[in-house]
Amino acid sequence: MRWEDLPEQQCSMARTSVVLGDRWTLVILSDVFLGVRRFDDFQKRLGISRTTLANRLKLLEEHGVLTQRQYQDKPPRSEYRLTEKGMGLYPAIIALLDWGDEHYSDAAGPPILRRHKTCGHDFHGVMHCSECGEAVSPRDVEARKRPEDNRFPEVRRGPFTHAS
Amino acid sequence: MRWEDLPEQQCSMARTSVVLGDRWTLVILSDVFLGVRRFDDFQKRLGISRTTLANRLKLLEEHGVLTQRQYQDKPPRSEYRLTEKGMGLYPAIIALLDWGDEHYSDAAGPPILRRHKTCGHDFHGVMHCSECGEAVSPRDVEARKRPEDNRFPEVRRGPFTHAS
DNA sequence: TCAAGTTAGTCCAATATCTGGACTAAGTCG
DNA sequence: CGACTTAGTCCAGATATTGGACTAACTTGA
Repeated sequence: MRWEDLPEQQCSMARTSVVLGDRWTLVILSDVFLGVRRFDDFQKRLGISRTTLANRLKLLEEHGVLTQRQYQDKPPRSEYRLTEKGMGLYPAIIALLDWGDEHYSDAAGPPILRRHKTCGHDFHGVMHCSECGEAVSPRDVEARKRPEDNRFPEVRRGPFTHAS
Repeated sequence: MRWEDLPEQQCSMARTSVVLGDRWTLVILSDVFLGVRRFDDFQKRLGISRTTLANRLKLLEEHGVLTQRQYQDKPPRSEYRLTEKGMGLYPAIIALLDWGDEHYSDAAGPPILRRHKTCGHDFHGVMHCSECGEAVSPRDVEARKRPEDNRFPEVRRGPFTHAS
């Protein structure tokens, strides 16, 4: 299957991956959430090639995650900002950063700390259930296909368990 | 900068992206969390090329996200399971799936529903602060570099705001 | 006033990666 | 015995990514 055919799949991760599942997109986005907005700043911070950066930013704009807005007229210069849809990716970004912090920090700890201004503490994210408010563990979740939908091949085995 | 040099960056997203920032890895992982474990099942469900699938699974194994375990002797056949480190990615997977559900569902709603067995309801994830327990919004978070660490170029502008 | 920035890109040729399809290997099934 | 299953590998062609040079339209400093 071609990469471009993925969005036709009946699967939210396939559709999400078309936007984010790319070598640079997650790093770019995590910089956006740190306040980076300009082409050259992304390029200097990430060391990404200019061609690829331009392509990535265009893709994110086409998918409504970023918008370009002009910040000066002469010469026209614009910067990239998150849309509301883009802001919706914050939980995912936090979850990925936390995972990186946990598994790839050196002795001095995570390179960047995040403080929850509301309570004043450095924190990490905990995923809770929207319905009962409790923290969610993968073992407490049961996935099922939407009724009357049979487009996906069956999975042969039961719910996952992890390797012991 | 080469892709392989990314992990040397002083940034958790860079390190995380080396494992996950790939066209197929997120989709593979989301299948793993649905209980898919075998090479041919991944291949049939995703339509990914066998070469790329083998490479991705090897990468995930090398990074300690999956382990291979033999489930029969003759002929030797093994399956892929999540390690504890891999299980740690569940919040990120949930966040990404929820985002896909929200922005790319068709009229019939999300293709796959997730039920929280503890409370019995279909749910989506809400990211909470580990310290005060409240839900976290991007506007309530302040990022700062770890003290005595100055390896990253400065960001010129203040904390982000989104496009109005 | 003129050379040296600044900023957001584009263009290019070399390299790296991904693709589908055929193939291997070691069995089991009928 | 021939067909099937399962987990890969191998290949050559198509696609994507790379760094570096380049453009265009200004602003800044000497």
